[in-house]
Amino acid sequence: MSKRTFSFDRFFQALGDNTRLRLLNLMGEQEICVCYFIEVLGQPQPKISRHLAYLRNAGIVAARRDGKWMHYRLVMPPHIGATQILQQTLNALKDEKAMQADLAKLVKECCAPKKKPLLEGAPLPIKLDQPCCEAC
Amino acid sequence: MSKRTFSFDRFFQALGDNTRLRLLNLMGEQEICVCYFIEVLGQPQPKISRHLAYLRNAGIVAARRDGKWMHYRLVMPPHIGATQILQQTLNALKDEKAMQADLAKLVKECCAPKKKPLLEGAPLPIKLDQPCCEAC
DNA sequence: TCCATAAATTCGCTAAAGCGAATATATGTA
DNA sequence: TACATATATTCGCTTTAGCGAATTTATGGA
Repeated sequence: MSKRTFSFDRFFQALGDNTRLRLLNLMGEQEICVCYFIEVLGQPQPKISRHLAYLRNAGIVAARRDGKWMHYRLVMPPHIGATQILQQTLNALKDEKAMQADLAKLVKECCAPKKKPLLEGAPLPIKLDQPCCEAC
Repeated sequence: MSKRTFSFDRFFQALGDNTRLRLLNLMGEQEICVCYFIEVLGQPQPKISRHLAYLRNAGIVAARRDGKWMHYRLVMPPHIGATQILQQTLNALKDEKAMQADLAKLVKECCAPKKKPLLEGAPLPIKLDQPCCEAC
């Protein structure tokens, strides 16, 4: 809970779970609303929330409230070496089939003309303050 | 036990423990005998052995028997992205005070004219088939 | 104020990690 | 063969991680 001082083993523990890696991969460069995580991963909302909390405590992501919605984004850890490792990790994940599929699903969901119920009215992912793709 | 197929989450789990990070750091470029791990880390032998087994199962280190002694060395994981991450990790560890201290202690122990009982007769670390430092 | 919705948290449980103590295995030597 | 040494493994225990189900909190709108 409290902001502990950085340690590599805790850092790697945070990366040592596939659900969390999928979340990090989805955040990539964009800030994303929780509801998209739920929809893309297809997992229960409390589970998603718990893993996001874990990443928040580990200092790897940050949250921003926007009305009812919470947006999450990557933040670089307070350690230069860890930052490089995290970036390289995100890069490596891009080569994974499953991770690519998640990203594809994210684009599909957020660009669909008729949104899924959960996503109706939800704010789109923010990529450098731009729409997340051409269709948006 | 069996050689499972590579996954990033298990890879990071293997890195998510300080004892294991210390072992990896000590291996650096050299192949090292278990007795040196015990001496340098100052931890019980079964604990060291268990963590080495963990790393072996994770495909990050390999063992070689040499008479009574077992030597461990790093091996790169069967995934190019993971290999890069591991190398970057080893690099980052070099900047850590505690890791530097371990390495200093290793050099001190293996170059001491009068060896600790446990180390007496033990084969020196092998760094590219060379002695581990000028004194050796 | 009351309700609906998005997200976070709590609870009870199961599984896995990590540990010290004890024991087993493998090798070399007398 | 018997023993000593280096290392690995097993056992029993405690702690921690992860999960589904239920509940709570925060916000916006009627």
